[in-house]
Amino acid sequence: MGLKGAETRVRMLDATQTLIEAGGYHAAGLNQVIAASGAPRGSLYFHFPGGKDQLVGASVRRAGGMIGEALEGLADSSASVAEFADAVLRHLGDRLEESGWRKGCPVATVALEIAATSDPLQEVCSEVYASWEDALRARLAGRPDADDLAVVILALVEGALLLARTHRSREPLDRVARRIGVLLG
Amino acid sequence: MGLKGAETRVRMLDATQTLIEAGGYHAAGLNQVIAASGAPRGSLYFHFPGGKDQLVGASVRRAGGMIGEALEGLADSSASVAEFADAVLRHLGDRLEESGWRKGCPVATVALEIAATSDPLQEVCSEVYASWEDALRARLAGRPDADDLAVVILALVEGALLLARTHRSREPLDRVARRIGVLLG
DNA sequence: AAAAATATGTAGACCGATCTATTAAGGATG
DNA sequence: CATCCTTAATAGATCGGTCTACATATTTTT
Repeated sequence: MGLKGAETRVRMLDATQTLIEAGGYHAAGLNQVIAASGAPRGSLYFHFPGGKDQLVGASVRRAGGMIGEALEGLADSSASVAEFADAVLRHLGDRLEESGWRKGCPVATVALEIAATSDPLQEVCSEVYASWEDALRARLAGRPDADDLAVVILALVEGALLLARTHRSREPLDRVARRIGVLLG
Repeated sequence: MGLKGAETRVRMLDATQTLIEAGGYHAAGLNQVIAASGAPRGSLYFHFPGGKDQLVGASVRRAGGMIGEALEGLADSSASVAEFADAVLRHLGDRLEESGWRKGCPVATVALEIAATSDPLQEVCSEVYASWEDALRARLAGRPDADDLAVVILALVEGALLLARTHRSREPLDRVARRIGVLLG
């Protein structure tokens, strides 16, 4: 893959990512992806011969990886698990509010939309969540209830993000941040 | 409104509700609503002159009310808050699994899809969530942290539902049920 | 009580817009 | 030359929405 090809590919993934995060699978119309990335229609099918599902799948996977890396970064700069959880919630809250309540979880919307229809995409979403669970579990190593806690923390964060986005307020994130310490003992 | 009119109206709402829950706003195509409800196109715009948004709005509101009632019922037959939370999670897990991982939360998908685009629908979703928070808060009356806890519990349940639906497993719901007692003291 | 008038729904053809996907050809680059 | 990539026209399906004609109740009028 040449330089130019790689660049347009990335531009397409970026555009798709933004559109998906704001409104899910159906909001990421190929026309809009093309318009936002500046590339013509045919190029899309050159880079993603599998069509829209391949594009969305790659996009969700990439977004998942990015968030995962951010998670690791926050974890490394936190002294305790409670501090880490607090940093995550604050980070996600900033991101959400700064984007005008557009950028929540890049996986959730697609996951809920296609859970009943597209098996390949469902699997991608499942894998991304599993990778985040793994990252959390690693940070909880040593605790006897690490397996449960990792899932509970992820559920709490995802739920708070959903509520915050729906209410257009970071209040749910703040409330969760205030109470999550209880869970961690 | 005559009897027959009310019946088709309900059939349309039922069809919309099912489609929305399985795949959100865009999955509830008017053609499918028409096909599933057996009513012709014209009837839809007679009962919902506001078009799709009005139909979806009414559907989400109705679904929210139904879940709210189920919540009250479970609350009344539970001795403690912890027992109540457990019953809710088990009830939602049954519902989700029995439906072939189709019936999760009837609000979440729409909320995430249109949060950035449709103000009226966003408001409907926000109101439904607020009503559930109220119901939970009423059950927590007396506790000093009731306001926080209601939101935290709702976030936990919504997040667990999202993960369960994505993984096609009730494991996340079970894990949350196992740990939610810690939150409640 | 019969007939006329009005509301209440039903029915489906039709419209323009938009969607994903395909195609065939040409330009750039090694 | 050959491979990588771009370009744009186009196809065919589906989308939400509008329209007019028709049937069925419900009232009003006589």
